[in-house]
Amino acid sequence: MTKDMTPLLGYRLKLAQHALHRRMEEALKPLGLNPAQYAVLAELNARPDQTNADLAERAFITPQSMQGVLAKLEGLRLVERRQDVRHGRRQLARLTPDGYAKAEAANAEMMRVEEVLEAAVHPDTVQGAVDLMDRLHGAMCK
Amino acid sequence: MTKDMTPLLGYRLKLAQHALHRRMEEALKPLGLNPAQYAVLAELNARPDQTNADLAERAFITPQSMQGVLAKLEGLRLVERRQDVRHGRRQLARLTPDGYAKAEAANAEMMRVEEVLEAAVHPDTVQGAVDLMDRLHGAMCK
DNA sequence: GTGATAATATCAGGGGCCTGATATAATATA
DNA sequence: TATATTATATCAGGCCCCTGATATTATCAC
Repeated sequence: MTKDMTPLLGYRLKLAQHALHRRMEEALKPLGLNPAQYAVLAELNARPDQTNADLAERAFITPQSMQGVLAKLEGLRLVERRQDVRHGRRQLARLTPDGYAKAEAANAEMMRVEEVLEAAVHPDTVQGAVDLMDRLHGAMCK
Repeated sequence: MTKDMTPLLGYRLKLAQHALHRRMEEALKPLGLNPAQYAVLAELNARPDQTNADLAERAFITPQSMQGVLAKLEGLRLVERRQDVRHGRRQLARLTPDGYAKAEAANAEMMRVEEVLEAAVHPDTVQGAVDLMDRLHGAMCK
């Protein structure tokens, strides 16, 4: 008979991320956003005028999926897309004033979640935890 | 302007789990399984005769979602469900012989992934990494 | 310059998980 | 016993992300 999976590291990693995702969803719900939408707003806040393809790559989803996210955010008037003047195909996305306000509000909520997460690393250090995550990520990507 | 999110622990946690999930998907693909289906087979291998509700709770998905997973596994003749003789509503799921063989094969693949993951914790210990994940999980569930 | 290749956006369809609603059987309670 | 509550299964519809396919524009190779 196969051994019980619950003590395994991969299982715990999944559990922790799942709980984080739920927590983020709950925190963003009052703002009318989901984690993917928040990620786009935060990214455009940090680096305006990115293409759909750029945003998809940074968010680790396909351009087709990001297309849907951007279309939704455009419909909510949080993001606007304008033709790149020097490129007939590219459309550069940026935050509207409403989008900027929403991004700031959402970021405050996400920072609160991050603080709770970082507090839980004790007695490890945040840097130690970050390094560990990076090693796990690297091992799974090789 | 909002700070860049990439150095944050939550972001790294998401990345690591995402990579693990992809790795599991790839390893299971030749067997015709996805991670959710594997989780059910492994669970039924460890503890046969569970209800849809039991399995859903252990897998952290809704009974409605598990219903779809079980229906699929039944269609593949990897799982069978029988009426609980002492309970008119419950249906107890168990592995078929094919399901058992598939569970064993999948488990071997998953163990290989787990080994790669655990090797990456160095210079930390596996137990230290597991404990960290548990603390992060606990902090996100409170 | 012309044709091949790559980049970009976007449509169509599918899979997995979700919420809401419903039906049925077991269990608790009056 | 009769009724209310709980547990279980399951249908319907929606959201998010996926793959595949297509159109259009840039860019590269010759």
